[in-house]
Amino acid sequence: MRLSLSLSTPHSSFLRFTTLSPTPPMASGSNSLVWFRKGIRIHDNPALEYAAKGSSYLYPVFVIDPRYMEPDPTAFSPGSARAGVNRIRFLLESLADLDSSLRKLGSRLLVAKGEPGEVLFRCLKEWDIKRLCFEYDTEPYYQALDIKVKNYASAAGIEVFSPVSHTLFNPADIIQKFPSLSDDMYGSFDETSEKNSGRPPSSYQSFLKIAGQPSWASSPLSTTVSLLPPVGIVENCGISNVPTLQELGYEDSGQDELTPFRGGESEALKRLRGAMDDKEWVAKFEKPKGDPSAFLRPATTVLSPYLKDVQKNVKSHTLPPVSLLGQLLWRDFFYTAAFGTPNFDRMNGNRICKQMEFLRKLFGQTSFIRVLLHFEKISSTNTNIRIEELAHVAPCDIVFQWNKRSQTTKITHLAMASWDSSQIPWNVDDELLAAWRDARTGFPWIDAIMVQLQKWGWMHHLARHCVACFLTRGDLFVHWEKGRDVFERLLIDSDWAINNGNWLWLSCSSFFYQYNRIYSPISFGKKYDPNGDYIRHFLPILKDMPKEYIYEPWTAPLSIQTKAKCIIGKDYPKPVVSHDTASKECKNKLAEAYELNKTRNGAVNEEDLKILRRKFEENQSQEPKSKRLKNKS
DNA sequence: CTGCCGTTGGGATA
DNA sequence: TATCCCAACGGCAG
Repeated sequence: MRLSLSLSTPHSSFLRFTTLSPTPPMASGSNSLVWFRKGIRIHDNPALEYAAKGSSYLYPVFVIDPRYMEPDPTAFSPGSARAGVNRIRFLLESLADLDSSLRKLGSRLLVAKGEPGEVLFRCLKEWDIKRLCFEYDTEPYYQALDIKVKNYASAAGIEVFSPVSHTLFNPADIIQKFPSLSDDMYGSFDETSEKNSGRPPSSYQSFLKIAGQPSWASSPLSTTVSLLPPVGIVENCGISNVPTLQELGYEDSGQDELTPFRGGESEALKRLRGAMDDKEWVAKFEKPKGDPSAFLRPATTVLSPYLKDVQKNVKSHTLPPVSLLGQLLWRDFFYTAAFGTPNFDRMNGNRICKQMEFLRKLFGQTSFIRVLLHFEKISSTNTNIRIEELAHVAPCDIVFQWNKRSQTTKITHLAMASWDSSQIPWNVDDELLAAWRDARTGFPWIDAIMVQLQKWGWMHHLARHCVACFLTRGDLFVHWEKGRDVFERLLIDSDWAINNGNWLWLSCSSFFYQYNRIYSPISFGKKYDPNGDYIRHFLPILKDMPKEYIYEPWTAPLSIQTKAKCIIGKDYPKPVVSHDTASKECKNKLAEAYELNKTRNGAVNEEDLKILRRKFEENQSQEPKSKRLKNKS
């Protein structure tokens, strides 16, 4: 049984589910359009099924949206402004596969190009469409777009069917069920919505409690369409076949190693069946135990119906959160959080995200600029000023610390006095970001993962954790939004809700807060792959480095470096930071930011401020000096 | 308010 | 490989 959305209410987030009537009324001779977006598949696709039912002509459409697909030569890697070429290739392969599946059913895929709303309006009109079907989408971009489309359709008297079929649950449903604690504390979720007291669960456990057993666990497998109505006459809408990369204006990148993953439903089903046949593997699956350096382990794309049977038939299986079923529920967890959180993909205006900006507004770049000068008091009137390290100059307030015993004054903090409030709070160092992005941090484990991302568009989950932690709270303290953008562009399995959710998680901005647990860019990979085979594969420049040094090649004696034909600082970069000192700095910064977030929305009074300052001064004066190793060869 | 727990930390020890 | 300690967060149940 499938669920359909009633479209009578304007508040899409809280639409009620209604059961689909088995034989929908349909005037004979009417045309339907099914609009493909995320779910590029023919199986388990209620929008397609409904569109096919009783229609004399069916138009299956995919719109190539310039927002995602327009070539952008100024981007840091080949592709459009938002999507790398791997992602675009993957999408085109998926479309080609869909087209081939549709053709087997007597139909074909119609590819149009342009702003999706405008394209659709034209098609609906030109082809005299009476019924429009597309999968419901919770992403803000589609939420806004779909409202426009639905409004147009209802004004034109077109029936719209937009089922929730991308997730196991309807996120709005979960949010409604979740008890609201105190609306005053958090503000209402959406002011335009009348009865909207619910907020998404903030922990996985509380999510599970609400979600319970997914309904599909007891429902039969979805039927597959065996024949589709023909495509009618296609005119005036710029329809083409599925284009190639070249036809879209992308040049042959000439990359030496392409992603081994092919796009398309057929490939996904093949991979799924292969995995599901191994019942032992499914039952014993434990997420954290995977080996992030085992790069030939396939990424499994999972469709729910197949999982169900295996889950039932094997007695001792693992449980959520680490089980395979648990992974699907995690997906829904992030979808729910993303749907129920305004500005989920930003720090500013995101109520579940730690606001590091208060740190900056009050203290400036405390950790990175501190101990610039030494003041030595010679007499009551004269002072010696010695510059020790001058990293940055900006208009600032100076915080002194007087040491009685040594009779010296030390500058411990520089608080930006004229700091722009729109300034982003995390590090805005583009050089550090570029080093991370372009795989030249000098940490082979990190760089190898980033090369795999560039080439394959996929890395192991824990490998993603390592590089995300390293970029943000672990070492470089670069804003998680910057890393999010890079992942979104390069990952072929990139997904708005899950990607943003995980960056919030890994940066300790939301969901997860144990900021002292930092992945070591040296020892974490070593634990799984002591020989460094993974590094040797993706960073061939290091292939002859002895395993004793391959995770820390800068510690290798010059003779070893020479023998390995890899001089550090010349053939491969020195580390951009010292992990030991940088990670301590990061912990301090997080501690400060958390402390400031505790006080009501950053409304700190002057007394609190003094206490906090003293606290951090004591804490930081014991810490080692900030170190940014220069990486000039 | 307290104590327990949290999909995946590091390091030492046995 | 398993267990303990480190240090010490927020969410949640009692």
